[in-house]
Amino acid sequence: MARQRRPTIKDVATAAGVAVSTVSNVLNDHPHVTDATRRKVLDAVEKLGYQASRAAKSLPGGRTHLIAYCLPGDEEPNPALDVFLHRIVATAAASSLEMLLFVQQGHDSVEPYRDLLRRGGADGFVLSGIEYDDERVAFLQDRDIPFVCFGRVGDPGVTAVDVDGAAGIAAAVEHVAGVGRTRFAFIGWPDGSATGDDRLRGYLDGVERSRAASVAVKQVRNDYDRGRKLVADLMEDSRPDAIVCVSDVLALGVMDGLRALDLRPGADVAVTGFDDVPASSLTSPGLTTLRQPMDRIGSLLVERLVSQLGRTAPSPSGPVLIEPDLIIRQSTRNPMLADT
Amino acid sequence: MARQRRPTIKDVATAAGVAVSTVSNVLNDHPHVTDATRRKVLDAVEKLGYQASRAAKSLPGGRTHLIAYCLPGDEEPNPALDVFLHRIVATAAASSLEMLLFVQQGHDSVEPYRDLLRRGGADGFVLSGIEYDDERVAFLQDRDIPFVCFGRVGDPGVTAVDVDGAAGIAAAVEHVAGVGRTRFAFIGWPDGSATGDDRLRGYLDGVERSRAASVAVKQVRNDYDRGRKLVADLMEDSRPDAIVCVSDVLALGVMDGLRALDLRPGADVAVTGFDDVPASSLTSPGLTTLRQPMDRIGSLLVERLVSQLGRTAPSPSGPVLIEPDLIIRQSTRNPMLADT
DNA sequence: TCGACGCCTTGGAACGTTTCAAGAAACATT
DNA sequence: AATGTTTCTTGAAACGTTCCAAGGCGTCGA
Repeated sequence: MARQRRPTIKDVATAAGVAVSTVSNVLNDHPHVTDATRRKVLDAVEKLGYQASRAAKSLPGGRTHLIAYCLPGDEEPNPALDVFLHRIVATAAASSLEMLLFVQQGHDSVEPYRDLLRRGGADGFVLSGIEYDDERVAFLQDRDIPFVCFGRVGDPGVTAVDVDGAAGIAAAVEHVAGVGRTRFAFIGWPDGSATGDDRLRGYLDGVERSRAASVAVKQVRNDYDRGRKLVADLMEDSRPDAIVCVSDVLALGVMDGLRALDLRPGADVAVTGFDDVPASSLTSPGLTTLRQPMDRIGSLLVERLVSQLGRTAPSPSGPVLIEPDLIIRQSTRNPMLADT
Repeated sequence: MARQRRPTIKDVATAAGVAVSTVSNVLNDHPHVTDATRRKVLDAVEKLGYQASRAAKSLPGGRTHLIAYCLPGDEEPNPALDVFLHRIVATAAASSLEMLLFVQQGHDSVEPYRDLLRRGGADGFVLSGIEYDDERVAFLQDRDIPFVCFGRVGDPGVTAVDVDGAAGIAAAVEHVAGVGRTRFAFIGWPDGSATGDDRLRGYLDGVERSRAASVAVKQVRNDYDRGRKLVADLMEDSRPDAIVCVSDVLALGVMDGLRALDLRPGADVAVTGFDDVPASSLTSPGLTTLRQPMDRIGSLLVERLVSQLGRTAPSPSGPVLIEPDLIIRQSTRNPMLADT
């Protein structure tokens, strides 16, 4: 029952009748290895069920072959996390990197990183949920540790990928204007969040570009009920025929609020959201929204991190903006066309 | 700009004026260390910002101090993943374990595990999405590698935690019967999934216990549209006044289907789901459903895995069933009471 | 005063890899 | 045939810990 000792590279070498270094060469695809030798070694590996020890592997070079991601606190559910992580891990695997997950335990955003480094670290980090003057960025820069950000960072020397929320919202506004809406309202988050500010900018741009009118801008916490309750006042004060929301959660609340006033979302008032949470397609009318291509973002982030790890040059990075996909559903259908 | 060499235990020893082994003793809380020595060493650690190398640490003992979890393929979105992972990582951290994430790349469910082991392995695994005769279970048992399962496993020697779907659904049925419904229908998944079969069993139990009638059982793929389209026939053929669904996705589809027939979910026909996906609270009427306590499940799994790792006895494990929480919303309100 | 026994500290081997300089073998060129 | 060159293989050091046996130095008892 006792688990027997794992075979080491030495056992493989003995079994294959070659030197330890030769086995290492084969396993790491070094040049100058005969096919015959390679075969002998691989056969032995197969036969013994050899598994390299990660520890021994990283010891000489000081590289852990690990990248790390800190799970955001769970106050806000994040349904897109699975796709994001999946893509990150898959992309990392292509470069023989594995992914370590850690969490923020206390309130200090830097502490988990400090802690992980103390425990043995990782070769690089993927950061998300970046805010203005994010402390983690300075911390990692100080220590000269490679990292990439999902979110906007002021410093152009930092590798960052972000969703072009402004462009997305602007596109949504133009689409809604295109189906005949003219009186727009925006429901956003309070000032001070990088993402929220960006999306508000996009709304204003979009309204201007489509020569429509913005009759109201509200800023509230990201909460279904806030959205729902806000609608009554909004309709009474400003009578918009299109409500553009900074998030799906708010938009879904707004739709519910409209129904409570006996207004039909889509038919009477157009509504848009942002994120394409699952609920947006599991409701009727379906919510027109913007989907962040988390898969593309994930691979892009890791690819850039990997190129930073192959520490040759300081790697010319700079921020990349990715346009979200506009998902058109019935909440912005053309009211002039027949009902479905 | 070049990152400077990290201080090693040797540097600490020199700085503190003691031997390397003494530093190790202090850091690992060995007995027989003077307070004076301990202080000297800790001061040096502090001053140098010493961080132990994970690799060097695991080398002698052969333990990686890592547990691993394989992300399920992303064909089915999994909104609860964030809570689950968060809890797993946090619980593992309490035992100085870190968590490695990997993914299933191809169609073979065992291959990713084999691959991870080859790459350096982990001390233990957390498995989810267990099916009947899961290949991974046999694979890991063969190799005598510690693991725990989220899901039901036939072999009672395997440590497993699962949600008692049957009890959950039965509770939902009884609750619905309690508000005056008598003609039940069940919408489940096709036979052959451990989870689906379990929930169907619970439905039948619940109906029997509440002396209600089951007028129909349908089995379809887990798909919003399936649920929606199925309703017309179901209402025509069997006229249920309560529809119990195996999942929220189907239940949301059913609610939409009812509306299309000008029936009001909650008022005319009660509807229940399973999972408490975010959409269930972001719709109106809110969907009565069962929530899997992912946080409790996560910690339980890891605690048991940890106790297996402290390899003393074969650790008497056995399966644990956790009852899901019944979340009551307006989709099962009492039709006799006044509308809200 | 001497010896035995504790407690604390220490040197050094071991862990399983990578890496690099150097050796051996095969081949090409004269 | 001798020399140079290239291709393939090897031995051994190094990586940063832990762990164990042994050493030093007090203290206590006789």
